[in-house]
Amino acid sequence: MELRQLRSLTTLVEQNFNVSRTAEKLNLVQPAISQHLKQLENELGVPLFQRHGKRLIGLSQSGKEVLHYARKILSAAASLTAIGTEHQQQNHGVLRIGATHTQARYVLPAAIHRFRQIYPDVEIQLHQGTPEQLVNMAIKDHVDLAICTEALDKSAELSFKTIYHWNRCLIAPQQHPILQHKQITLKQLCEHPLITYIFGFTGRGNLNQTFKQASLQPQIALSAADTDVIKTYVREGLGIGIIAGLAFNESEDHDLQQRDLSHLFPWETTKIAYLNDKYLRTFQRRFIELFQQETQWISTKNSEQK
Amino acid sequence: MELRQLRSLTTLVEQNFNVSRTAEKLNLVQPAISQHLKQLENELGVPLFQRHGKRLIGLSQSGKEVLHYARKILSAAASLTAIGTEHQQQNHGVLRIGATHTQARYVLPAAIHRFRQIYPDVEIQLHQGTPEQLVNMAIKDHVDLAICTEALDKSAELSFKTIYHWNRCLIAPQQHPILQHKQITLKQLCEHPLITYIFGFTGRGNLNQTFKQASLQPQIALSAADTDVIKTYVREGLGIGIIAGLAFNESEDHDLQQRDLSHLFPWETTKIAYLNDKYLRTFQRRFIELFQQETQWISTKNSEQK
DNA sequence: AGAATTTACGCGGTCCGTAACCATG
DNA sequence: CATGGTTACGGACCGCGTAAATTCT
Repeated sequence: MELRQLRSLTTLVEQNFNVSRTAEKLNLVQPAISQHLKQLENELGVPLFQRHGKRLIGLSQSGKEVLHYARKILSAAASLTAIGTEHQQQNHGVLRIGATHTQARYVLPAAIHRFRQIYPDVEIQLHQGTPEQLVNMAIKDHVDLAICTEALDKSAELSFKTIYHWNRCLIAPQQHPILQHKQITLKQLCEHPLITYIFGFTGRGNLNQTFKQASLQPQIALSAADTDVIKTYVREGLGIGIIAGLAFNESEDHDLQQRDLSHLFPWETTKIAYLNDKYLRTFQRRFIELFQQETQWISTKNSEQK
Repeated sequence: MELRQLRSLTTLVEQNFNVSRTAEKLNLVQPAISQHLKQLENELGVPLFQRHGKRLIGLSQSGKEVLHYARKILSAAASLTAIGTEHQQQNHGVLRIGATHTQARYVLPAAIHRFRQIYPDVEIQLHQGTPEQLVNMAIKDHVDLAICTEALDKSAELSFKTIYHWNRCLIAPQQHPILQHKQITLKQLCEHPLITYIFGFTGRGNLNQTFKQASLQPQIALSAADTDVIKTYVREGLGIGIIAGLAFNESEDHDLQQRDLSHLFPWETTKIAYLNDKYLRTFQRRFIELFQQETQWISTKNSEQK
């Protein structure tokens, strides 16, 4: 059994069982990959693939099991090389962060700013995507750290660290009638067209849940993937917005009014995820610490009633 | 990076940094191993060893980290080949069990008997040792499953399944004065010389703890690693014995009397341990199930007051 | 002096690339 | 017929074994 055979297997799966593209990706030629796969199958003595003639179209049952361990092996191998570069170039390398728009725009800047001061030679890559995509990026090791609230606990292949807790606030144009109330209720929210996150994003699941449990039917006028889009439509008068409290920015959003909603909805926990047993370089661990420090204000903001 | 390099590293450590013996163990010649290690060091760019001239005497700090991941890789690689043999020889193979004497003598027989009926072609190896040795066997993958009560939770590299709960009983020769009492107390136990397990074995830790908390000083006349030795000396009149309740056998031990002591000491939990993420073949998983079934009587025996 | 490790060198195996040959849709 | 995969073959590389040189106890 050779590492390159396993590498061929895993990239083959990532390339949807297209052997030619797998070869390209690995800087090899087609026959080499075919040979790897054949050797692996022979040595293990198990058919790994579902075939249609010569074409590979999927994994067999044992193929899936094999893939699981192959991923483990390659991930650990990557950790080994990481230990190497860690020693050769202490404060030098790449930090690949996966985050949603809201994280990248409202939460990460402070931590990244401090991080850059400490590690000016680390290249920071900010990969954006839906929470589901982020989980996949982390599992496939396309990012080192994935930050988000939803969907992260689904995978047993990831480890987590808790970063901060947050809740929602309401935003509305100046002098909107709903702003007359000090303490807003769920029922009042249902009297106006709402603008909030689409499902799968930023706590939308628990938001739906809360209305459902109260047997209330909110009018969702529009749902969007990120806070800036929501704000835009709130400004245009399409409705009132429900966004993450941390995404309201006093100085930028002086044309909007906000009201805390943490008495209505459950608190959400934002975590940082990375592949199980992944070797984290010093600056990666350091980033997690910084991120926790720089987001403490979120957990404490408006959270007296927590 | 090549698997054989990692294999050389891990066996080198197991062979106390003796390169020649490592070579023998791997059916290679010395220079081959030296080359593996040098290549690994060069590729990672990290010194892996502490050296005294040409001799290797230990791992460097990063060497330890590297070893950790190397073990992971090789363990996963072993799982891969196990998937292979599982498919080629379904009910055929080796089941390596690590157990203490007491387990092997009093608990395992029933499960092993049933197992043999179902899988006559599986070779069963019973490796005995102290709990600490068993943990090491499991971690180094010298046994597939390790059974014992103590020391198992120490290692984060092992996974556990709970099998049964047990407590102690007193054994004494016929007509020993202590047998007059129906419900024996700690204080009464201290009035006689005791014979029980040595430290590290079969719940000896919690036994000591219990006397200490009661500020009592038992007279331990003799302590032994296994139950049969204890019984022997009890028969000779050296003192009264405290053994695991499951190790009293009505038919064999008719010359001894027993009294339940589960009201005095904490219940112990016996678990089965295996290397994290180890691929368990069908018959291995099946053995765990059988073992749980065949030991249910222990958890319920005398446990009405539990 | 003997045990253990490194260096030097050559053979054999094998990995991959080229090229020609099949299969699928 | 075009895209994708297998078979066939040769060159380059490299891993391992033998043997001599070196270093540690």
